[in-house]
Amino acid sequence: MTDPSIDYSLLDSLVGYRLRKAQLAYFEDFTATCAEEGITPGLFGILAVVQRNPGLTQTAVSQAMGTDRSAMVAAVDKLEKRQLMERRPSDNDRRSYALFLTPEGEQFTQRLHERVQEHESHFDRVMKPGEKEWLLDLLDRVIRA
Amino acid sequence: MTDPSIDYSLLDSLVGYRLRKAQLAYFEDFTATCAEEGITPGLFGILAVVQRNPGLTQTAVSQAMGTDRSAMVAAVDKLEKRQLMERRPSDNDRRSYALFLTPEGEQFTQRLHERVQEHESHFDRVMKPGEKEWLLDLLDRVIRA
DNA sequence: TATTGTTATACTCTATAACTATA
DNA sequence: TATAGTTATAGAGTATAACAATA
Repeated sequence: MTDPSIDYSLLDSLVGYRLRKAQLAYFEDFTATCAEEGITPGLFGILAVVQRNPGLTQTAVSQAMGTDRSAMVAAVDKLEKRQLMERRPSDNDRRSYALFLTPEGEQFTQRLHERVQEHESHFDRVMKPGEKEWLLDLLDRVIRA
Repeated sequence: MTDPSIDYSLLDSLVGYRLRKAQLAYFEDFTATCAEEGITPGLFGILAVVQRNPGLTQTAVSQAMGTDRSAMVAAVDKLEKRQLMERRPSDNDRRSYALFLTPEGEQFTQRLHERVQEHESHFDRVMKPGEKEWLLDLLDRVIRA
């Protein structure tokens, strides 16, 4: 992945940059697995949030994903076209839609989630027992810092 | 940063996604610090590689950064225009340039590096003694996996 | 023939601003 | 007035293909 004859020491001294490299290594696998199912990591993120939080509005999901609500339109269009998600008119507010997974979307999301986890287990080999839980906990503290 | 009333558990069960969130948290700081100096993380990466590996060709740097060589043209143009880097004709191959930092570029890179490290130390507060070294080592193993 | 730097081009992701229909 | 979804648009970032000069 990286040229061993090149000195990266200045970048590697920054936690942020090494974190980025590790994330890219993970996402290479993740993106490939998603691509085999004809989807992107971004769309999977939306599926995953709606799966656990059915009925959210588009704006609520965009806030959860950290993107602008304008970006949700094309994303939900794609997921609807693939019949994985559907917009239902909101009961109490005729401006907004409530988002739900279709039965097919539920199945799709669950299967892809399992496949991604299988691919991720490749990285378990470089971790000692207990290290993964430690990593997840530390990353969580970093995120909330 | 994230809505506490929303269930992210499906995404959080994936190391790759939590790694991405943590990386974004780090990079928010990193990008802001770079922006104050009128630069981007991408351009800083190029400066950092050339600083430690003076004389590399554009193609070699693009490979080190994991981008296409065509993307280097505009990047080096910007750095040359700011007089932080210079293209020198290669001795043995008249097709290529050798890249070097100017004295100003050396100073700039060193100062920005120090500033980024200072900002990163904000995250040290969430780590117990020794945890940072362990994290850097684990990330390194992940990158090489 | 292959490679370096370059240009033109396109595609994705994301953000902003303005519009409409509701609230 | 403010907000939800939408549209148009623009800016990064990155990739591909083709070209001239050189190897």
